Amino acid sequence: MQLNFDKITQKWQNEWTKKGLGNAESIKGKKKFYLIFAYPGVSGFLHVGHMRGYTYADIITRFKRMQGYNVLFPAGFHASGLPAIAYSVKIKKKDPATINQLKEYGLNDKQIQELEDPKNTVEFFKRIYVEDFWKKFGFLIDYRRLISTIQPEYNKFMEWQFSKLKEANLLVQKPHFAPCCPNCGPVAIDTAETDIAQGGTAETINYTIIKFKLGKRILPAATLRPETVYGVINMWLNPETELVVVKYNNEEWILCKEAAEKLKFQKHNFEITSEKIPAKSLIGKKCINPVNNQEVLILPAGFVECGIGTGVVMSVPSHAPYDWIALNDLQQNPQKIEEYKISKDKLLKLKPVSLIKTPDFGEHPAIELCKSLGLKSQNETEKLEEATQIVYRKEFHSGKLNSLYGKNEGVKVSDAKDILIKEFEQKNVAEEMYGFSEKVVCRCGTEVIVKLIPNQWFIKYSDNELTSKSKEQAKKMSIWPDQYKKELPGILDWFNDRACVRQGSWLGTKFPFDRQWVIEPISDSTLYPLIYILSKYITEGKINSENLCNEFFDYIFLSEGTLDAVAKKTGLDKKLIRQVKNDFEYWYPLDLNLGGKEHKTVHFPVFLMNHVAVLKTKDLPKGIFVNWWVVGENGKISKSKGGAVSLHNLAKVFSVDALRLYYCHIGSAHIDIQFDEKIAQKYKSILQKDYLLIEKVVKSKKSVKRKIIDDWLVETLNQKMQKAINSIDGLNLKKFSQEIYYSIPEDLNWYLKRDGLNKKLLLSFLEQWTKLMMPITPHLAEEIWHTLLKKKTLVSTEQWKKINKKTKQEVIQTEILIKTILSDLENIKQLAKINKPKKITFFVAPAWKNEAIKTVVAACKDQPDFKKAMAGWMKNPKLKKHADKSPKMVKKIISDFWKMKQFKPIAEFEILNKEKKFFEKLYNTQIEVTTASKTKKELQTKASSAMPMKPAIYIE
RNA sequence: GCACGGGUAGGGAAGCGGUCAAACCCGCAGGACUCAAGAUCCUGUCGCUUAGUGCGUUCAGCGGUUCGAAUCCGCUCCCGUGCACCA
Repeated sequence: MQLNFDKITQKWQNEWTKKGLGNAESIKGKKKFYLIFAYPGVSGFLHVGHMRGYTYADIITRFKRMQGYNVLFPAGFHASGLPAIAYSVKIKKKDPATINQLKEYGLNDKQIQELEDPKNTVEFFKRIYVEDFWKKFGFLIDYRRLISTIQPEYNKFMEWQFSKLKEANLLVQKPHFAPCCPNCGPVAIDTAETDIAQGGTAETINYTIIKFKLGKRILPAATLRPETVYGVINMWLNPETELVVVKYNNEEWILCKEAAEKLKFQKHNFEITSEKIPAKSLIGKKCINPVNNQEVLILPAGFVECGIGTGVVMSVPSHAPYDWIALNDLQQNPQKIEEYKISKDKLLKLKPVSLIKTPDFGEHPAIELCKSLGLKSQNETEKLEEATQIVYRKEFHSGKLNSLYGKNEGVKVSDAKDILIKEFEQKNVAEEMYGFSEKVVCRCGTEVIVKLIPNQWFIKYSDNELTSKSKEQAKKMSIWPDQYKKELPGILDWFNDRACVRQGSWLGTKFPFDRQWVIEPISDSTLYPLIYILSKYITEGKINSENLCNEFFDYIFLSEGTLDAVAKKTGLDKKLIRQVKNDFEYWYPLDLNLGGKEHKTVHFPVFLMNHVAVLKTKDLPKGIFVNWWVVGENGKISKSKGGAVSLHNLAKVFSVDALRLYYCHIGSAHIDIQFDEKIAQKYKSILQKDYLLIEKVVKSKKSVKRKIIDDWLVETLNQKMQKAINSIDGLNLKKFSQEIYYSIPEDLNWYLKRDGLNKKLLLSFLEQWTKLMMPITPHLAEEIWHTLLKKKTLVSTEQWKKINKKTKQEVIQTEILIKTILSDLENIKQLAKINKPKKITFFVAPAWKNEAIKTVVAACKDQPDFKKAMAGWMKNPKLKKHADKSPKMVKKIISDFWKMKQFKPIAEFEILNKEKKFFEKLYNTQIEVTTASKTKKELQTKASSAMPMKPAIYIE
């Protein structure tokens, strides 16, 4: 019979919802477990990747419930920031992929149009996440506690958090450079291009401007390698461009117009005048290198682009491939500069100056490399870029400054850069400039620039005390995987101050100390486990934003202030306030925060640090679980790229339980997995098979008691279940699922094969097994529990009873013996091509071989040692007469020393005699069991190969 | 640039100092069942060898630590990931 997964999934989900299984209340004295997952940004349909982590969360909480914990498993929505806005923009622009997805989901044009308002988008997806994803996957979330980061109550909560940070002196103001559209304000640059039309992969580049003197004016050259300024032998300008004059403080700069427009946003008192100068007119003139006061000739070069840097380039041919190629080009073709009236002599006199010693190169790395790569023309940009990279990297890592640097001689380039920049800035010959590695265009079509924000607010994550306290807490926490636990302290050290507010029309909480700013989405989602404590009361209407104020939060979360004062200020009933406070004290600290690997360097560190900054030590979080992704063939699956609605279909086709099992079993939680439908299908059939197996057992009418195999079943299953429990206790879901869905049914099948059929025993075993299936495949487990085992309760609310049994090793050994013999028999049958044996003889190893193993192991003590083993053998009177066999046997035992150490002899002869019937029935033939020593001469050799736990076998 | 991770059978993936030729899943091959296909079950799947065995070679490469290393350390070669106003 085919199981109707769809039907049972719905049936049990309805049942759980009806009974409110996810709802959590504090219960005095009962042990608790509080888990959250990093809530999703509200910006589109969820996909198989999101569901992976959420599913782990549900599995863990279900298991904890079974272990008798009172579990709080809430969820919320991260609505602040850009995503919802970006989504609405897509609707407005009628983006076909987005519209189609929504149509496919069943929305009509009017409903789609409503999503042009980001607030509606948030509401729309909130409902979808709950109804179509979380509930459909069987999650027992406390749905009364749902809250989003743009609700007014959350805003109040944020205001409190930031007031706490301010009190702790962790909010600071300083200048900041950030991407910005001159039209629309601040923009985000990210690879998904949520906020921009082009340039998602752009990186911010920090140039240094060196101010070359051109008469009374300044020719500002932008460079990434200010340390090479000592080796400048000429300047480059693109002769086709027109330069502008800029008044900046008391100076006058000459540079490209484009560059000036950009710099305007980064400098104060930066005024572009109407005076224009054709670049051509400067070529052939000389300017002065401000660092060493040498004269430098200005030359023409086609590779100079106005969009990059200032459009003025300093030339260091010894260390820059572009410069060398361009210079070489001119020197070989002096006629090119005839029109500029530069003497050929002067041009040819220009010689590269070497500055940096690098082990892998000679005096002029750029020249060497250009020659070896066969570079000739300025147009070979790709190769030139590559060469530039190579020289830069080599010199940066292994290069040292030479004698031209005077007191800085011998300094490593990697260190020299910062030292020299500082020196130059002090002498007022250098300035900073920011740019992008590629063109970035805003959604409005304007080019994005880097803008100076003079008074940006930061959260001071660099604070020493905060960092060290956070590291201390991290040390105490349980963190999965281990690797991340090791990484985290380093990340906390490295984590720098973070700009925590922005200006612009983004969703989020207004910054309480300056309402023009909006709190940025990473900073507003660090303490949210706290809000779930009261979100229930918010949903129920007992608390609303007007009741909330800093004093309230202080009282609840920090035990500051008095009940009376808080009641007066908030207008809330004292009983209610006390209840919220009790809830907090009951549920806190948070036991586990679960999130994807993308959170490793951003969310988790700030989550921890904000807790440390605000809460008392006893309330700090206790655990972090990081799960990796489900990737498509081309890497990460993203919400925006569709494929999300299909998750419904996946659940329908493969069943939710199979997907849940898939997530657990396909690999550890801490590797990326590639979704494979074929394999998902297999998991469905595994579940089907397990169901049928149980059905078969339950429906069998007979009941037989067979001590030997009954004992084994009890033993082995207890062992397996204990192993499974241990696995999930350590949050090793892969191992857990393997025990439950593969190993245990295998044992059950073996029991049946061995003619075990003790109904009472089986039923109690099935009961235990079904309980253990509940966390991963809850729908199937309920169905088995109810339909096959005829239970009236819900397995989701069952408790796990600890098994306190000592294992009887002998029972296990017996079955290992039988299994060994069976597989040997099959082997022999195949190799000897005997289909229907007439008679089978088992030769059990003689007792002295047991003695031999014991003696050898004892003689060796803790390490295999041939000499000691031989000596031990000879000392044992029982073994002396078998001395002729000693070398071979000792060698064998030694080679298997660690296995043999575990060896415990069992009564093989008696056991096999008892089990004769089993083999006789299986092979339909006569079985004889004998000892190896008591046999006919012609079989002696065969019989003598018998070893303990491995009888010799003869088939006729 | 900064910081991490990984290279294990045809593919995926466990193992993270001795019980490892390596769980488990997929694929492939053979067999059973079946009119047939599918499903299911059994067997095999590094090489040679064999009536159940034995031997050899192995966990990217090279060195080291150890009685003992896929597992720890160092170097080399590949591959991948995260990085702050994106969440």
